[in-house]
Amino acid sequence: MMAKADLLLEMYDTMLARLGASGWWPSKSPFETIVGAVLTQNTSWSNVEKALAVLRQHDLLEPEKMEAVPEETLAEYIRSSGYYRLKAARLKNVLRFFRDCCDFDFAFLKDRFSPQDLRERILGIKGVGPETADTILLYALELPFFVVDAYTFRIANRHGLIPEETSYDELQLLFAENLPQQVSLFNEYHALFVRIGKTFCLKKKSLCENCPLHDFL
DNA sequence: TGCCAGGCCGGGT
DNA sequence: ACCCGGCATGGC
Repeated sequence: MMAKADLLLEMYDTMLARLGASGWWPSKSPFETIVGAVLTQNTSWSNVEKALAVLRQHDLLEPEKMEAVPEETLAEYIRSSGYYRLKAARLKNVLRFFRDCCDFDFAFLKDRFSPQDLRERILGIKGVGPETADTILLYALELPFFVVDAYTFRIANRHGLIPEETSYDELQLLFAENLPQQVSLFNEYHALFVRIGKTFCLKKKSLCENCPLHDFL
């Protein structure tokens, strides 16, 4: 049996060869990445894009400006992304956190806190769980935290890497322990998993035969 | 039409 | 420590 590190790198190479580089996260600024991370919770990206477009029309993709908008108004703007009242409250929580700890100076955060400390603090925001936190850390703050999502779990499970009952932290540890700790690698790896998942594993059922990862089964 | 999408929280066992 | 209902829109 192949070492896990070799298997993970080979899966990566296979996906990259088939799909090409992703250029993620699809946003123009760290703050927009953070907003997108919250809005895409259990929601298709196409619905999130509509909400981001409305926010952009109202010039709210800057933290100081979004901060000034009432929560109910914000909720209406992001309606298309679903769970919109909930997510408006979550965005307000996120804004309050970053206002309080760095006045929206995201670069300053990395000097002030260790990576693990920062992760714990972000996880303390109500409405931000492990996936959203790691998305913020990796794609907005450029720290090497591997993002685990539903696709990551399904793919890893069906390729015999992990049992059903594996937790988020355990699966994240699998990648952390078996890959070089590079932001660029973690970035592209997660992006490829999502794109593979969308394209080839559309339903929860099984991987289709055209999936580039099929040979790893 | 019903199921699904790049989760998370709070209450109940 | 799990398990589950709630949260909501838009696409296929």
